[in-house]
Amino acid sequence: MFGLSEGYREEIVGRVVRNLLDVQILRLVEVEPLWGYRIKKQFESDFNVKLRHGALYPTLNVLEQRGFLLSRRQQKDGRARKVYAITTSGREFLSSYYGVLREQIRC
Amino acid sequence: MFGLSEGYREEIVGRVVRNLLDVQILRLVEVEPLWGYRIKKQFESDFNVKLRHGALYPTLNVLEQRGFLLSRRQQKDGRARKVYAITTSGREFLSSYYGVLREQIRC
DNA sequence: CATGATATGTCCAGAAAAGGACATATTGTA
DNA sequence: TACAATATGTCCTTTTCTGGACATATCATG
Repeated sequence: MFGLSEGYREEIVGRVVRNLLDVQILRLVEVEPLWGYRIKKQFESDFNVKLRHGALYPTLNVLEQRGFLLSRRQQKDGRARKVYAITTSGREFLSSYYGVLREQIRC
Repeated sequence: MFGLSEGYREEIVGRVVRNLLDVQILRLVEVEPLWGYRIKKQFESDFNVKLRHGALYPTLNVLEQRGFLLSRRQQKDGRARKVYAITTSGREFLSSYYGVLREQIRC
């Protein structure tokens, strides 16, 4: 699946997604509006890293408080969801993140 | 110095270099063999982030224990330096890191 | 000869983060 | 009707990390 030099990949992915959890959440929500439970599931399938909901929900609140996400309550099949969408500030924050990454790999 | 979308740059740089301190050290030593004090100085000029030597030296030891760096004692003008050079494993680790970054920005 | 720069190292208290439990409610399935 | 999945939230203990101090030694400059 990965080349010879990719032996440390899992460790690095784990560290990046854990330390930059808020950024990774923004990256997912940037594609389409999502709610906590979907984010958790997608996180685990995308990165193969367990995401505690005890860490996720407080982080979502912080992202909304910072103005990077905006939530609206949604009723779907009797389920009360809190759907988050990215804001302009959120996109700017991601833009800064991608800028730093580009400097790191210089491409 | 930076565009409109770069307002969050400093925060992100700070978080990346602090959380991936070992990786950033490897990136510097990859270019040329360096000793602790030079790494500290270069760090501060490159990233504009203060690097405590109380954090640096233990990290260098861990990197050597993991086989990513190799040190040799050097005497230069009566100064006892511990010069670190990157190993093949160290380069492979960096390779994995750059791979993860490329996936993040998908380029 | 004192002060700042170079150079490397340890240690500890307080702060932050992680892991996991506690808590609740609905829906679908066996 | 019990159990798994969906869905969101809090709380507490343990572990990890951060900032800063303690410690030592040489060299250059005023």
